[in-house]
Amino acid sequence: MAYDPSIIEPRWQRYWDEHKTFAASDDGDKPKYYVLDMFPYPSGNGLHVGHPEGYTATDIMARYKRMTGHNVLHPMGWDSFGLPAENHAIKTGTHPRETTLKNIANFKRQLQMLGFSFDWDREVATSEPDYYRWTQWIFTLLYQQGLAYEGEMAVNWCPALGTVLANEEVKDGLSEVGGHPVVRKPMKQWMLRITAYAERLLEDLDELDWPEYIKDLQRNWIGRSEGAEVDFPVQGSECKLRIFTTRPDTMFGATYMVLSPEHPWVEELTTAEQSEAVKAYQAEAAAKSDRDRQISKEKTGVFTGSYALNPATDQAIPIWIADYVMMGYGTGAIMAVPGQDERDWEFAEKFDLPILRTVQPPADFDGQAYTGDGPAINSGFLDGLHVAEAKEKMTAWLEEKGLGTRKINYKLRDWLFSRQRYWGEPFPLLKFDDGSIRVMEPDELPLLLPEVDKYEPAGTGEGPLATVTEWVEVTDPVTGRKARRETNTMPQWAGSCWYYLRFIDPRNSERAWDPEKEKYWMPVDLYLGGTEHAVLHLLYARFWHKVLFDLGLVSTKEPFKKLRNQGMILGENGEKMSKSRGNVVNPDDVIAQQGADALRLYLMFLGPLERDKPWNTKGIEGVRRFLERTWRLYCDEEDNLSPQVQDVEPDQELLRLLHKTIHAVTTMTEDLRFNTAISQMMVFVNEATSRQVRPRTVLEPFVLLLAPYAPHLAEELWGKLGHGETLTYEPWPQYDEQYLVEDTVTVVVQVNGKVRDQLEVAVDADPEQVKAAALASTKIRKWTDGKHIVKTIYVPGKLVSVVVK
RNA sequence: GCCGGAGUGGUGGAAUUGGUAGACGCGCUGGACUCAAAAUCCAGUGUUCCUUUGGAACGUGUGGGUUCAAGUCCCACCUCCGGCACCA
Repeated sequence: MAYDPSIIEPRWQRYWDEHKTFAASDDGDKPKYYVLDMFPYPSGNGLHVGHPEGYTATDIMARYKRMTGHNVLHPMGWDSFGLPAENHAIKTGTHPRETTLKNIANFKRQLQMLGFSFDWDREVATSEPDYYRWTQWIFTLLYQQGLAYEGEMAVNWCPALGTVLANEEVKDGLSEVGGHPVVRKPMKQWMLRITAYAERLLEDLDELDWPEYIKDLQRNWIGRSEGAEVDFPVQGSECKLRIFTTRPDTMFGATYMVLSPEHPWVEELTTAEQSEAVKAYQAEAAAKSDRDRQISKEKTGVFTGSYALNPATDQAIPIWIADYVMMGYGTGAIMAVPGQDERDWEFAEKFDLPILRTVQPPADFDGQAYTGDGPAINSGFLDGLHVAEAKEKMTAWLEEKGLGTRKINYKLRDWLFSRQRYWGEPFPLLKFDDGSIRVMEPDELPLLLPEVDKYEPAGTGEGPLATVTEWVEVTDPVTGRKARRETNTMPQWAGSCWYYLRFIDPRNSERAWDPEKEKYWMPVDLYLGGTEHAVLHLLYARFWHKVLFDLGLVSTKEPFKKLRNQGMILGENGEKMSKSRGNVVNPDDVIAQQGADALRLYLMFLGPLERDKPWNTKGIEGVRRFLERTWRLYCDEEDNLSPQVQDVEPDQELLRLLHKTIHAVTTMTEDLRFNTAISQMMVFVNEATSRQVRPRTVLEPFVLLLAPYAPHLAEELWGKLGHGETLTYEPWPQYDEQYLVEDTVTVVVQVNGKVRDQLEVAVDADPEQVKAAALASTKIRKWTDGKHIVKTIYVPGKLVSVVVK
């Protein structure tokens, strides 16, 4: 016999399960540690080997922290509302809940096979009424705060999916899911006022221990810019056209204005002669999909026939409409400054509009619009000032004259929060005939999803719920008035906005979570997941959390203190794993062949956690060999503790190696550098294996080091060493500094930067003596003889560098 | 175009304060064990060159620079990946 994971792994999994080894207690005097994975959508395909990468990393942390005396919360659940189950329902008529529960069972089975130390008593699924009842409750809070509103606006409509999408769900004018074209369509939809939190969402990023690039993505997405809003009087009218600009200093160069084709004043400003052209242009712009709009950057536009007065120059300037100005940003209108703006230059050239430079470009500048710094010219009282001062002076002037104000704008838009779907949270509200709305009280929740006959969208831009008349048209039991329910449902992101709070108190039927427990467990100490959620889930969740914070319902400003992203596991050919490429590796197969410990260890050994890494079947065999070698280090042929394991004093060298290994594994585990921690353990096992006698005092601590990484094997060996219980709560081994410093070190000797010799010296040797010894070496003499020694440098314990001429 | 990140042997990757580049694993080569194979163990393995024990030169995407010393710092550039993209 030998190491056989197929026997020991299920055995320990059963043990952990039966003993509830990983159940987290909500009290106690231990410091807490909350380590969380981004919970998965339970798809019908089951796990692929990419999933367990992140889960293994968090599991190592969870197990490590338990051994360092922490009370660890390590939960798992299901983001179980979502499109695939609904699409399956449309095709087969199977209720999405049925599909979802089946998939959850499969996911859970696979996760349990990997030996993850989740506290399964805290499992939640966002699609269960016990859970979404509270999602609905949070929505009512948002509504009461004025942060949820129904608005008629041009939304991202995806005809293929039959639903609207949030800005965050649209990439390059195509739906992120499925890659279908998206068009702008005016519709009445529920929106969440995330923009009210733009500044705080931006500001509070600074204090988070998150990867810098994720913070940058969010900063870009929020897109803060400082500038001014200025009113331009329209000639022959009382109207004042408000524009936003980040360059008030260039106002003397504003030679025309542009409105977005969707701007509400277009009709009013259009003269009779221009009416036809303007209408045609508006129709054309409306028909374009977002993708078309992005592909052709060729400037188009039409003159409205009206003029505005430039407040700086008092000159009349023409008002145009063009689709390079977006209705959704700023005021949907701009002052065009072709001299200092590339887009405006391009437009001005094409339509033969005047161009005036108001910033002096450098002498060697041969471009068109000049966007850099320089002294103001042609700008009246600003002349000679550089951009920053000119901006300041102009803004002050505008404010003084009552023509404009300082203004900060954000690219971030309000969050489109409704979907024309069945499989999502129903909105907990009633709409009365007079247009008023009543959100439901907590004791009326959950508002259950009704059963439907068909899961297809109604086709009219309404969701499937619209067809369930008896559910939609009700009499409000509270007021007795006739009312209609909202037929849209919430997007998938709703449930994941607060699940980390429910894990704290998952079975509470009185409230969403207990405030005391929340104070104890929050914030999440380590949050791990894929980069794909950088601006969606992570921004939405931060938003909800801040609202809950303002309501005094949570105790921290931010939910996730430390965030890390795992990379992708690529196929063996280096391409993204997918069915169509035929390079998918199924964890079930890998576990059957190599065991869960080998899979876990291999996923971690492959390379740095955050990088993309290709799968290699030979590679996992190497890790498996390491586990077998470890087994043989402890066990004899009969699988008993090897007689070579003895109660003897270890030699100094082995003791040093042990402490070096404890040190390395400890610091590398803390830093999530699991690949190098594993290679240090390999070094240890290789060296220890070469010993005929294996001191128990060295082998025991090593099992504990291995435990977070290969928990089944470690538990088994721990038992063989004579311990009766799980090692889950054994104290983590401590290293002793005295074994980390060597008595003697190898010092290299360089001559002009090239290594020429090596020297064994005492660690605390006198620098002058080391230098002298280096210079005396025959190998060194060969390079220095006949040369002038300019200087000799000694870096203690590292090297001697001799400089000769 | 703008903002990030990366580029190291045949290969995945080490080297986290500038100090022996290539730890550990895979692959490959040779050997031991075996009737044989598998498994396991041992040795070797950056490239080129020299007559060997042993040396030498070159070598971390490219070209410069700083330094006694550069994968690491500075300047310019190339390639790949991710994000944003007419955001005024």
